[in-house]
Amino acid sequence: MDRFYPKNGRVILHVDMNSFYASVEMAHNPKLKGKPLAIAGNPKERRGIIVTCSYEARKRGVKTAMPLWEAKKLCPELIVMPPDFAKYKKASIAMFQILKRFSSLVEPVSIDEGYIDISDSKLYGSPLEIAKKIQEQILSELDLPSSIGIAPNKFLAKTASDMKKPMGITILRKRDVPTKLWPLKVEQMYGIGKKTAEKLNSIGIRTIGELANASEYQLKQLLGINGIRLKERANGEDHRKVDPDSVSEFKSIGNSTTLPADTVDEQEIRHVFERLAASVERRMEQNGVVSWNIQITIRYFNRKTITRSRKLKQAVFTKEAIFNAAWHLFTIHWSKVPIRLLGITAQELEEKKEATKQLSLFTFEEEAKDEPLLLAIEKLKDKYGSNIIVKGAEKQREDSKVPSTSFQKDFLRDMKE
DNA sequence: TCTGGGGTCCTAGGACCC
DNA sequence: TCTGGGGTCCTAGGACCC
Repeated sequence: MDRFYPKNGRVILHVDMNSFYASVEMAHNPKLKGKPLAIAGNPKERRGIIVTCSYEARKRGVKTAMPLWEAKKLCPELIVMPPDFAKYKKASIAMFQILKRFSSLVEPVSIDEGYIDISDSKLYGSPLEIAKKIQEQILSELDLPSSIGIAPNKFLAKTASDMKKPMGITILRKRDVPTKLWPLKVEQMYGIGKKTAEKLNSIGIRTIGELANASEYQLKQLLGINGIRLKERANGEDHRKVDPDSVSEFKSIGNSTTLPADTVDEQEIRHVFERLAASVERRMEQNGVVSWNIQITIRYFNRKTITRSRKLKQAVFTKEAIFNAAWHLFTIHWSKVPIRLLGITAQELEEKKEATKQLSLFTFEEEAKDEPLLLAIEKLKDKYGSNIIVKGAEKQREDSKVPSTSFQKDFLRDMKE
């Protein structure tokens, strides 16, 4: 019955955890089961929004991204908890461990969903049997519900997992596309949001079927290369591979925060940037990366949001250097308009090892070659904060109490080797 | 009493180089 | 006197997703 895939086709599962944060809290505290539970950004502040909520809360009309006050109005007995990301991360890792029992080709997409390519996992059973085992193991071992889509590619698997929640398993073959997908409105399709739906509607495309059969020329005019891709997806075509490494390499690391109240207080803003720089530093450190481009985000009192970024001559990784880059951008672009939110994002990330090597040669060759070593160290510290190279230099300094020009030359030579 | 925070990918214009 | 065309880098913004 479920052995229907073409001999050379792929079999891909998309596993999607159901109301993940709320379910993890329920697994940790079973008394919460069966109750309307919401995880909200910052329950103590008025600006909190619903991050996730249990199905009991959903029945009452509570939805993701709804402001907390509105959710409470709909459901006064709503239990609200702050997010505990460490707890969710742990559950997430355990969940992906279960997926890896069935194939090494596991690609995490976010904390609570991932793809598995089980094309070569026949010894574990048919695709449907594997999906059932995965769902059962996640439930019995972690007490967490999930939905699984089975399909010949990522797009269809993702679409399928969304069709039955919670605890659903859905098979979506390519030949099912005209009957199962085409009648749906374009905004139901993954990858089409409000704006794209409006654009498509404006040229008379309202269903996924109409998109699947639309003129490529017209779609390209309207949406660029994305139009072509959407048409392919609407026809059930998607050649992307399941890549186990794709998510491990971050492309950016950012932190942002909505302020308790709109502000023009420069001291307060400075402190916020210092805190953001410190948390970006910590997360970069955890991931072993440095950044060549710092971006700040400013959201004004009226929600208008701008970003300003700068490519750096030197990679940064200390909170001091991150702060300096952010603060510089801020001071040259801010014109005293009240601020609601601030953010710092480190972009153009690079693995730390290689970047520090380049940094060491650069700093000593370009900046310190004519300086007495102690002075050079102080200058470098001022400029970049403490970093590996300066620490290394301090070690050397201890050995020879009085740094001399000749010592410095030796040191430089050693550095190059 | 309005609308968080974490990301990815794409586009477009200007600068600059050849 | 008139004024190409391609390629890359940088910056800013937009759309989308969880």
